[in-house]
Amino acid sequence: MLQVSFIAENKDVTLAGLRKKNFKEIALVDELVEMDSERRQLQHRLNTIQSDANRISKEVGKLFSEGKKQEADVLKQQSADLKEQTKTTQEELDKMEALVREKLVLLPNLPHASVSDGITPEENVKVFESGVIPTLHDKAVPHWDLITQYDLIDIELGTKISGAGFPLYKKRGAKLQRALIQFFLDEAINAGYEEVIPPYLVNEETAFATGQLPDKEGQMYEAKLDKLYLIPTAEVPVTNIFRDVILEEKDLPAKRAAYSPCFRREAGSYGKDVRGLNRVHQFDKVEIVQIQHPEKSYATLEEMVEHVKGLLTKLELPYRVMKLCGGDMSFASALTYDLEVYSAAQKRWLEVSSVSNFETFQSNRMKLRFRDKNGKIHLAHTLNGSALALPRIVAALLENNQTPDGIIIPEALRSYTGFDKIAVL
RNA sequence: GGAGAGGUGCCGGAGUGGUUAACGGAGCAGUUUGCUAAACUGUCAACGCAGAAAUGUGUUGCGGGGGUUCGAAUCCCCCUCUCUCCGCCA
Repeated sequence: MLQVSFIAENKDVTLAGLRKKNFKEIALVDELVEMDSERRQLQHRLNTIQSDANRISKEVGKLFSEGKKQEADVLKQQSADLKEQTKTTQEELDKMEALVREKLVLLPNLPHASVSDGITPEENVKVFESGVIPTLHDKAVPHWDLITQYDLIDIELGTKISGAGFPLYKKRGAKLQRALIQFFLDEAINAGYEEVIPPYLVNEETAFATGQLPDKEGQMYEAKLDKLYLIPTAEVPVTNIFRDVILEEKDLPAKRAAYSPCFRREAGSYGKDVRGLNRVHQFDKVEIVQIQHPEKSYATLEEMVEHVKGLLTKLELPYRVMKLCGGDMSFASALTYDLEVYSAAQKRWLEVSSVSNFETFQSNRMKLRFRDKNGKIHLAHTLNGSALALPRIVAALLENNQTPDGIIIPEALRSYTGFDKIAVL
């Protein structure tokens, strides 16, 4: 959520930013500034009335204790009148505050100055590429064939139990999941992140704070009876650890890592995108989150991208880093890097991680602040990244490492899997 | 799910209708100091108003929301969470 005071003082910057984000309802900006000024006037009026009412009430008390009942009764009437005014002014103020907020939450975050114009994913900018794209043997097949051939994942069985997009992992396929999760967590902990296991269902307030509501309401599964949402990413509960918290500056950055399953409705997806593990409703992910000082958050963003790059290098996967253009970034993000691995049998790049700086967009919603050396309070910056999401990593590992007599497990993972190759049993 | 007891600031904790959320402790900042300790002073937040700023000042907040009253932490209603006991249960 943007801050009205910022919008009012930096209207041109705001408008330019919103355009870059491909946001259409530009008129909201002027409306908001206008409404907020009205809000402040109402607040001022209310304060004045309340101040008078308080003063009179105190006098009434004093007069009563002195036994001057008649004088007190006169003042009582005055106070009662003011009370009536308080009520109506308070109602107006509440209405205006709600209206400001209602409009304000519709505005997406402003992009960082370095973010390029553009609307579609094709306009994202490649900033780094690493690794060798493997040459596969003649009989090489995509991962959806490999998972059946080696009996690793049963798509049909998952469909029977839940529906499309809920894979059932089996035997070495299941072990591989656990190995990857363990590997990612160990790497995160070694990088100074504190591990947490958060709740997987969250309430409305939590979903709102990180920006899932109201923007992505249809993307989350809901437990309607209890008004809870299944988390689409651990980002949601983990960042909310710090909701309504004032950190000390010395406690920054706060670093947390969490494994969690993620649940996404993925309404509107179809075709080759959903084949096999490319897009599923339930998947596993290790997420890293940092709360950082505004002056250091972009250095931290780079550090987080480096961390994810390190994971991909250790897994020996060819990958590239894309800096998203304004129009392709999420609602809440100020700058996002996507990391994509090359899936050799499908011959396409698959997004496996998204690392973002949200600046104060989330922290303003959740009142996540820090106190500086002078005791002043400021909004902190929030960042998060996948490190990593499993399904597409598995897809790429299987496809890229397939040989005529089995699938080779990368060196870094072998101590976790306990096997160095997946061969037909 | 049923019954009872509770929810006050960073923590402990007083406060059952009348200006100030007493008191104690922690942390932080400042003063003092050769250094440390001690002592002293200050220190909750949100939103207004004035000011270039430092700062000053007003309002609100005692789990959340309503109500009674000139005046509510205090009285009434609803909700919620925690604890204890019972029931059910991995």
